[in-house]
Amino acid sequence: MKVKDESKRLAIIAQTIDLVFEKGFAGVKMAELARRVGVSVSTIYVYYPNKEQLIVAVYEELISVQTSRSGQGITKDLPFKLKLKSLWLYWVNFSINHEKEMSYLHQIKQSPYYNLVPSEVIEVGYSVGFELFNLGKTEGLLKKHNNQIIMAVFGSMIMATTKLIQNKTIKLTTKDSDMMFALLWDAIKS
Amino acid sequence: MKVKDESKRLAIIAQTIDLVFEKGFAGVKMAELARRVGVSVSTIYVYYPNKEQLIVAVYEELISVQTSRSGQGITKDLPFKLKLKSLWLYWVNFSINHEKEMSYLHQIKQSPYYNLVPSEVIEVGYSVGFELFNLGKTEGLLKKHNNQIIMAVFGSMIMATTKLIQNKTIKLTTKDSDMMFALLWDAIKS
Amino acid sequence: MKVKDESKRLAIIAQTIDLVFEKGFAGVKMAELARRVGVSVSTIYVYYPNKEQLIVAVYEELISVQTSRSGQGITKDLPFKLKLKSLWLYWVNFSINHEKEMSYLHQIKQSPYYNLVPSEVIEVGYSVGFELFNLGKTEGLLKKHNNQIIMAVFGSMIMATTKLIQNKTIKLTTKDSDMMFALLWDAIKS
Amino acid sequence: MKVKDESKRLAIIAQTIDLVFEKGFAGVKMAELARRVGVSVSTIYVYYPNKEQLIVAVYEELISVQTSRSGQGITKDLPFKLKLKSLWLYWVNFSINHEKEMSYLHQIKQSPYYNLVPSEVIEVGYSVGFELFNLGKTEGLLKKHNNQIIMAVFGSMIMATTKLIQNKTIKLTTKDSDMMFALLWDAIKS
DNA sequence: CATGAATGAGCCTTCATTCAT
DNA sequence: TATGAATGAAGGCTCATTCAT
Repeated sequence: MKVKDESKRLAIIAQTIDLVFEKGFAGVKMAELARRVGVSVSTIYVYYPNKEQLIVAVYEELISVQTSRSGQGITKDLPFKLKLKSLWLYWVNFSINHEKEMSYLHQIKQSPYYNLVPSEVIEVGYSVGFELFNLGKTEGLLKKHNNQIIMAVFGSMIMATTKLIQNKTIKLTTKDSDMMFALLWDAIKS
Repeated sequence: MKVKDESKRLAIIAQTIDLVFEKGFAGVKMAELARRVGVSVSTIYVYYPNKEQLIVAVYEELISVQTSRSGQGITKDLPFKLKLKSLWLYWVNFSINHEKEMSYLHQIKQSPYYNLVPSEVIEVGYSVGFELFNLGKTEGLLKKHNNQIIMAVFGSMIMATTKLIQNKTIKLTTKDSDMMFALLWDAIKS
Repeated sequence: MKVKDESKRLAIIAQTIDLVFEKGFAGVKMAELARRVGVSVSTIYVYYPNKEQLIVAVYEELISVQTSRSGQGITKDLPFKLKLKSLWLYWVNFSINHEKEMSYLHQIKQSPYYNLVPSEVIEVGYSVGFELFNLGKTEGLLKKHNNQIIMAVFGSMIMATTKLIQNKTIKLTTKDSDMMFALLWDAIKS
Repeated sequence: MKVKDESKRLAIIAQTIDLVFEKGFAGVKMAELARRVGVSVSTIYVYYPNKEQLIVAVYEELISVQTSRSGQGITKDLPFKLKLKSLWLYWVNFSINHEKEMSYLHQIKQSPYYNLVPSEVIEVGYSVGFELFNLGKTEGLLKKHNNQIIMAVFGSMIMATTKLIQNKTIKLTTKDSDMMFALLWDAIKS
């Protein structure tokens, strides 16, 4: 007896992400998805019972993968500013290198599919950032604002940087990267 | 001879914005839109030749109205920093008080409809800010970065502030508002 | 009080014929017709109560005009063959010069509108032709077939000639015209 | 896996021809066509991607089937005149016995759909006749006119004959048939 | 008479999903 | 499991006609 083919499942997920990136959720047509995956439409239904559940499943897959990856890359013994930069760089890189996945995560939140997502883990843990901000405040290097506020600035500067790179206004070079980090740093440093 | 009813056009725009907020662009069905406006479907087509152009027209309306309004608060003889704050406040207020319109502006940028927006319209949206940034750089008050970069920071700080207010982390008071603007100012001031 | 404008009525008819020629009956849109005539759609309805009746009215107009024109151009004292050629030429010329009108007459017979035509005069009188054919037979120049048969051949050769001219396969010159008439003559001469 | 049903395709074609005969091209509604065929509307779209292509495909089917059949009766070793008569008879019979198909062929030429027919298809329709005309000219039996011209005469004589039969002026007997063919032959023989 | 707005009925087409092999 | 055929339920849009001035 043949068994469900994991590689086929992954291909369906990958192509769904691509399609959403290119055409949005409304632009995902089961027929085109099947064509891209290289199977028949009916085969998709062997793996997922309907379009809704496919889209939600892709979301859950993304969240779980992403959560496991996060929190890496902050070397212990750096001075605070470099630790922060390290975290910042990690996320900028991630945003750029997983453009399609990020787009999927953003778009689903504005779509009716989001209501179907079970109220499980929705956001990648902020814990790593919060600990770092606390350290910065303890060392007197950061403004003494609420962590939520600093995180908001931190996060939105990452988004701004990502957009500028996607725009081709800046590039992911050390120089541009330093410049953008400087803007963030000036904003939150004490 | 019957005369075209401007209020009808405005109602169509308003209901379109509502529908996009509730269900996204793909969720805008001409039939439901007509029902909400209180006219027949064909009447919609008297005002806009098709769905695409309706959606783009709503966007253009939003941009032009808001752009002209945003420039109004900027009194000539204020010092630069206050002018900038005035523009910033305008958009923070708008984001908070016009959640649906903001949602429309964000969503359209991720949708295929955005490609149909004439580039002049897009530029108009930036014009007020860009002029102000130029002034700031001339007066030596802003970092000499590309306007696109400053705009990205400006915009993302507005988004961050809006989220924090919607989170209830901060409030739309002078104090919190000043604090958030200070973060922006520190980031971009020279 | 203004009175219905005869020139406007004629313009409506003329443009209807043009439109049918270009796009067939299904391609006649009241809106485009109005645009071409240079009046509003509603004005058309002042002159004709609906599309059906407009189309039928145009047909009746064509029939009546055409009937009154027919039967001209056969000089008395020519030898028979030239008389026949004269009649033949008259109709070939007519078909070519009233291409659009002829097209209207042909098309309406294949359309559902034809059922709405009152059972009045439908065909242009054959009498002129029949008399001539009788003369030809009396003089021993034509085959002794039924007039209906000769008329069918006569008529279909006119149609064939017209098509060839419209195709640009031949031209309305003396040479080509003589050649085509020769084909007809060979067919029916005794 | 279900298998595509050739008889369904043929039924669609047959019903399309019927509908065109009854109501013209504009009168072919996909819904009614589906109802007559006994399938759902969407099933029609499984076989033909849209109405336009359906209509053109029916035309192509008619042309190819009839063309190949019309050539079959023409036995190699008949003298030219009999070959020509054979083709002529084929078409007269076809016109009489396949009124609907003939109507389809005539109507499409006056409709905008005709522009969508690939030119190869149009040429195929003429090929059998043209070859025969070439043979006749080679043997010195036909006038040396352009094939287009001879075809026009040939075709219009078939139409004339058909009309006379439908009129009951003549019958589809050997005698009447010979008489009508003689008229054609006299017209085009050298 | 003239007109532009307004509309209802209808049509083509799409597409997620189910059926049958 | 895998698949192509079949379908029902919409959805966008058109257009002849009527309304109101």
